[in-house]
Amino acid sequence: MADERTSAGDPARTLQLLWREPAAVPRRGPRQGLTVDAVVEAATSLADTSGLEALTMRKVASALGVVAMTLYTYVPGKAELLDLMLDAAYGRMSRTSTEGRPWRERVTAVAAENRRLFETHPWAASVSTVRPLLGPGQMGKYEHELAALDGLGLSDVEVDAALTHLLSFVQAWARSAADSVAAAAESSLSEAEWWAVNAPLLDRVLDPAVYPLATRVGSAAGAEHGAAYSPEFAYGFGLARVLDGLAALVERA
Amino acid sequence: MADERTSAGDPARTLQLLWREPAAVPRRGPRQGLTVDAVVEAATSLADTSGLEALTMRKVASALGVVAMTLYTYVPGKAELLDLMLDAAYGRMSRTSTEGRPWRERVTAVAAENRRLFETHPWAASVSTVRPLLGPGQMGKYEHELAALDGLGLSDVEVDAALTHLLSFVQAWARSAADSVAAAAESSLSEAEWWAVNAPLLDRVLDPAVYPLATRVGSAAGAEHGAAYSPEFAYGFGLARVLDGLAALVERA
DNA sequence: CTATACGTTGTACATTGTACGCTGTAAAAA
DNA sequence: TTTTTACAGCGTACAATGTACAACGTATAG
Repeated sequence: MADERTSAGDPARTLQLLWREPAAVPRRGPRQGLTVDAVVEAATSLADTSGLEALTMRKVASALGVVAMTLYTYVPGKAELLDLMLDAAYGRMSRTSTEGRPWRERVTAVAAENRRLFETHPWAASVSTVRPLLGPGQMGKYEHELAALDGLGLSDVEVDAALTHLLSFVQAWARSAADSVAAAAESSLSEAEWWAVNAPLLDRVLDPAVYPLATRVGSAAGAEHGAAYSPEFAYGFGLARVLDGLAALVERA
Repeated sequence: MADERTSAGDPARTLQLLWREPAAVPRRGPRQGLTVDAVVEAATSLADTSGLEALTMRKVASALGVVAMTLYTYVPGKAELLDLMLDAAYGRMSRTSTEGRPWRERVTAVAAENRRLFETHPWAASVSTVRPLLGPGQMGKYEHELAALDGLGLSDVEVDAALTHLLSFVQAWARSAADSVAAAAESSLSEAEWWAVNAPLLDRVLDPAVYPLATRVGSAAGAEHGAAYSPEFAYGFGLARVLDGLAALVERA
């Protein structure tokens, strides 16, 4: 799964689209038969059910009963469409207030909301977002999530870094989880079958004398999870580490 | 940047390739003019200099003075080539022994070695690796890295999870850093120019009354780093959090 | 009623991974 | 030595993708 890049074109245009700025109402010619929202929605539901790699302009268009090029009157290109999809998904996230609750609980809730986002929209995990979108969805999300870290005595810069760290953990987890599902789905071999097929070679090559720790720890972990990687376990373990890591910062403040 | 998936084909064949098993020496016909290593090396240096998205079979072949289809006598396909590139890169990583040093120092060294991998081979950050490669490079890396967490009183399962957590942090950081560089490079607008262009709209739309925390914290972070995201700062902050998170686990053990 | 701006569409192109079949070579079989 | 044959390398081909471009038709402004 390759990361999709977003937003190559005119950034001002993208911002207008994100905030649904009217953008100079056309005074002549035929009316548009669709809306940006309809395009974003169709693209999102296609990506939800078939994954990012199945998201093509032709398929989105076809779901809307038009032809690929028609979409280009609504969005400047595929990259911007991804931006809009992501910001819309952010906007739809649940934002349960945890005001007054202990900070660990608040942070856990933020993580859960983001986990839920990636479970609902697995494609969202592989869209990169270093240059923040600055759309209404993103801003609402950011505002809500900052509240969970407010009042802990951290500086603004620390709060931002802490949130980035937390979100980065959840996103990395989501990518791994999605990959794990994808790998299982496409290989047609079950985990057990795979090991059976490759046991002869591996026995010869994975010498416990050469790799004592690796063979011991690897098989212990494999036995525990029934697979090389268990998303559920990794989430619990990782979130606990993130919370403990933030605790050290909070207690120092 | 879309994640690249790896290894769709026959897994046994891939394993043989990873371990450079002779795979039944051909007894008739012309000798091969290249080697798997040469192909992997050419592909790696292409990806190093031009990025994963520029890595095409035609370009790799051309760098070797052959035609695209020739590569398919050496590797089953592009996915497997990526596997081989990654395992080879793992194999080349420096493995400084930190035996006897305090565990934080050992873990910091592992993180630094991985960071260095992603700086040398930015493409490596976007290759997904949930189903472990089980090649010689990967195994050597795993064995080495487990040693950093050995003897802390953690269970094998905890050690594996802790390492996964650490590596996941470094990889997520590397992806963000790579995206950050890519975004800056391709947008042609500097961070400052971008803000200048979009200030009018943003002033209207990012109302501090609606987003009090977001505007305050966002601009504080932006001012501190001179950008929305600072890879260097994020690495230091994140690694400190990871270490503190692991410390809680270690102290409990 | 005419002219113009603009939504929609068909066609087209460059780029990708890789399937398939041809050609020539070098070792095994005669 | 001659014949056979497996296999390396190559040329061609195809389906899929994002999107540029120009033709077409429509609805409003004059």
